[in-house]
Amino acid sequence: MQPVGWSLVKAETHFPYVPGYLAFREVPALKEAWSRLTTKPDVLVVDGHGVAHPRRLGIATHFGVETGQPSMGCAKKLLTGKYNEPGLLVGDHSPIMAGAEQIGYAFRSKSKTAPVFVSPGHLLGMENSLQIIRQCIGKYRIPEPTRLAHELVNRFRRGELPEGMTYGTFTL
DNA sequence: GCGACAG
DNA sequence: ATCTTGTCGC
Repeated sequence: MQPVGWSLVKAETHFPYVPGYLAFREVPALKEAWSRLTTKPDVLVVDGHGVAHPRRLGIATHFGVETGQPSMGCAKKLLTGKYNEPGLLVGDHSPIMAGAEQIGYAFRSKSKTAPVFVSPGHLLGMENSLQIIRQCIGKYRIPEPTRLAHELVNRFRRGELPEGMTYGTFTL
């Protein structure tokens, strides 16, 4: 739970936002930022779905396949599939089903708060995605990796970051 | 034909 | 996602 590096990029979009095709809009910029990231993480948690996608190819899976990077998805809303409401306590979870196939988990990242939806992306499985997101729980609904990344990119967009601070590494 | 629909 | 006004529980 300790940040070790970051990479921020400003890029033009060349594809509209269409549910089910998010990767075609955001992966280009994501890869650009990824290329400038000196210290790659063991697992990338993407803001979106992994295999919990109509064709099992959400942005986390798409990016993972194109880069060979282990990844998983953690989305704020369901895209496809059905699930029963998990328990109300942090850590409670229930499977997201597409017919008889499990494609992810509805996970309670904060007690009495709407769950987040996690699923494997690339090079890791269903249980792995659950174990990993469990270790990313902080004080808020959004798991720390995604929450901290959003906080940083928002400061970047508002021009609140010092010049030459678009990427770097923290020393631990 | 109708509803659902990541960011 | 963005914008905007008000409300709710801890």
